[in-house]
Amino acid sequence: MNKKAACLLALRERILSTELEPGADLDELSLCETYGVSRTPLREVLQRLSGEGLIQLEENRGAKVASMDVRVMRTFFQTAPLVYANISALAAENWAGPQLNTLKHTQSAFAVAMRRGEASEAALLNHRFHAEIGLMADNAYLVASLNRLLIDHTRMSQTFYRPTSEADRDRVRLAIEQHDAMIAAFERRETALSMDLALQHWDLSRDQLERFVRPDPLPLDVHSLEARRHAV
Amino acid sequence: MNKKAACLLALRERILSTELEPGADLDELSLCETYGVSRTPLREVLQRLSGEGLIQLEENRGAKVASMDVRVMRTFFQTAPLVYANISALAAENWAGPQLNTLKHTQSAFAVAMRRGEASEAALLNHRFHAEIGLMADNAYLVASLNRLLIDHTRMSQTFYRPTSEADRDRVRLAIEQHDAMIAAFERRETALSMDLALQHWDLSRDQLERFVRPDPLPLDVHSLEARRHAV
DNA sequence: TGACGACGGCTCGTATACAAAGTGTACACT
DNA sequence: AGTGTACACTTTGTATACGAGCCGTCGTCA
Repeated sequence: MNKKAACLLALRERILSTELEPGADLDELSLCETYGVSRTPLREVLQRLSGEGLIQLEENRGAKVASMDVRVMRTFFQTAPLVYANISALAAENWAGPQLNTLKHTQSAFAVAMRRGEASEAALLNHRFHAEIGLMADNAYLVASLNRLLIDHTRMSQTFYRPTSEADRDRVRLAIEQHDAMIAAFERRETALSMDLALQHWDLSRDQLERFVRPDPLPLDVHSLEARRHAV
Repeated sequence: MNKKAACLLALRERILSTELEPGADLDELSLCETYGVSRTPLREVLQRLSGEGLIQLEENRGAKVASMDVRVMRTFFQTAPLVYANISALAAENWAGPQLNTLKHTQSAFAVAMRRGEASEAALLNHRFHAEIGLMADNAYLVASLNRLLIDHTRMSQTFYRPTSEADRDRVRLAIEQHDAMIAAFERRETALSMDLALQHWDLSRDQLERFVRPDPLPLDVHSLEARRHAV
């Protein structure tokens, strides 16, 4: 039992951190060996992952890590703000019990990981942060969308957590501040503000993701290269 | 293989038609017998159904049909218009190939079933109609929400397809007309209109569902009972 | 030389047998 | 008589063995 749960967790993380790249083939036997379970429970794990949208199962063809082609990216950018904004507003309205403290905990762990430069750890904690907001929203329907979005968001933003320039580092700092602002808004149950902060957070993230999808063109000549260096 | 798929389909339908009631316990062995598969593939089917939100699996406790308590109903009414409206608009924008014809086909099958008074068949075809609109929308993220909504929508609206009064029958006719209008709007790629029609369709459905959740109070005396008869 | 077909290896799918966990009942002890 | 414990039974979880379906390669025939 325990081994099966561990296997599920581990595979989820490996997929989200793109250690297992989108489209990669998964071999049942080698996974069995890795996690010390037999094929029956492993296959059940794969079914679960498939249900969560992390992998795709094909009849008699085994499992592949869910791909991220350009067509789904379009719908990603189209859909994310709608869902994030509404989830955030609902979270402010509906959070209960210890959820807010859990969120604060995740946030500080995230900030620590970021400061230490533990990139994939930071990405996973950011994922968890937003997944926890989903739980706070207490809306099983929208959460289904949110979780799908978060899968691709986390995978795309892997580079985000390896800032290379000072401007990148500023963006990361801003992201952390925005998380704090969201927590404060939730605490005061400020629905409208929570929605607005989610949209601001999305704007930042979108810029970053677009930079990833469509990186800056290579410098045309030495002059522009110099200019870029100073700009940074 | 075929038997497994048949089992999946059959269980889906039985849950959606509330033949298997929300909260009902599912026994692996009797299901195995019913569908002539052994436990291994059956358990994989259960995992799938769990992933789709149709059943809930508990560790060492077996499977239950997903419940429909009053708390999720609240979020249902809160969320449905947002998702339905956006899915409808996206469907108008993005449908491709033979999808519209498939939809027309489902719609006529639905109308036929309705006319013949085949209630649960009608409910399932209505489900399929809206699921197909989901596919047309071509947005994996929102479709995740849509499918969750449709599960509960279909289960709640079982009574809807057994109209008892003339007013009920009018509502059913209107629903069918709205479907036709939606098809026409999709065909012309009228995004805004499609969204509006979805909202109208939702309004009708919501009235019906509220009638189900909160039925008219029983008549207080013989007089008011008479009055009701004439009103119908 | 190219194309078609058969064979072999490999991976996936299913069944069955066994182990573990949970549940209910009966009996004994307080 | 009530409570607690132990045992048996039911149900779930796991491993393994076997059968089925792909895929690639090698050989043969045109």
